[in-house]
Amino acid sequence: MKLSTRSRYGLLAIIDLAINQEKGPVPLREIATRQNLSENYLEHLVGALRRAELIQSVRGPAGGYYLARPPEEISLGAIIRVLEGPIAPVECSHLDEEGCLSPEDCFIRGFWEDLRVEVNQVFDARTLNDLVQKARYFKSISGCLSSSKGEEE
Amino acid sequence: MKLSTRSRYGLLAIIDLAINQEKGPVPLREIATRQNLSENYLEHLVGALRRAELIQSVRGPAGGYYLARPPEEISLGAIIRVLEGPIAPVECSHLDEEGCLSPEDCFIRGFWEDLRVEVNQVFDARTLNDLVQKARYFKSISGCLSSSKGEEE
DNA sequence: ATAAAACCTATCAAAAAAGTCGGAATTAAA
DNA sequence: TTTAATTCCGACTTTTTTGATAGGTTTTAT
Repeated sequence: MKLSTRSRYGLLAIIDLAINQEKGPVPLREIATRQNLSENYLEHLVGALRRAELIQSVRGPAGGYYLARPPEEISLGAIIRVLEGPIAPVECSHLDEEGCLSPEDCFIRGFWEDLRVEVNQVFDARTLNDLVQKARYFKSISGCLSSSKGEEE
Repeated sequence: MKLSTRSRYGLLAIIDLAINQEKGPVPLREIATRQNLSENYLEHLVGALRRAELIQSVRGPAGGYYLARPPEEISLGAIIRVLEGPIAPVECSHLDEEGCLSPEDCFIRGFWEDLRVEVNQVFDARTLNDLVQKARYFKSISGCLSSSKGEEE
């Protein structure tokens, strides 16, 4: 029931993006350098965020990424679901009929479904903007989330 | 952000236990047979539940397992945390100072901590008794959760 | 004694996650 | 119109976690 590094890295990246996009699209290289993450690996995560239309890209020189919507319209839940897959306690609760022999007779299905909804609400109640606000409060968004020593400067 | 089969199997086992313990300690063999799970594998899960003092055991012939407390005093959260590890979005939110270079300067720490608390509340708001009540409503607790075809009857 | 059970630990296999790599497509600018 | 900066794609490898098995040891009612 933990989030993987995909979420940690991906979230770091999108926060970095939100903070640095004022001067135009932010190249992945810069994000990777600032956050001390593997650019190659970030590529996959950012690709997923783009396909989910949370961010957009500009190709070619001076290209990079930017948010597809203002940060207050991007929920934490939306980001995490992209990076981590559906937030679901057990698989069957987000499946349709298949994979469950008799949905109506499965006493546990509704139970999980309720749980899933509530957990998602917890995540959806927060937005990227909340994170950006907190991040601005500090000099650097390195630290707990990244593995860097955060001592640049 | 999914639960593993540890949770599914372990939960099945403890529900089975809650339902069948009236006639004395329930041997693992019976649970494994009823739920169509590997007895060897269940051993590990049940061992963890015992060490966490959610269930207790009687050794020797006619031995088996029984709940350490009434089912309404065993929260879903407690069970899941035993089987799955702490319900935590990122590792640092349940660690002490170590692993986090500067807790006070880590802008994201409090954020995750709040999230963790809320997610745990969702799980802790449900008890084993809720599950048992639902299960009694049906003939068998096989079905979605187990991989058996649930056609024994 | 015997046998039924919990209990323990090592090992293995399979799956998922994490990370790397080489190159193709795009495009601004020299 | 070449160059170089960038996104984009997909195959691959490595590492970690999960799921599962197996053999042996206690414990204890009968």
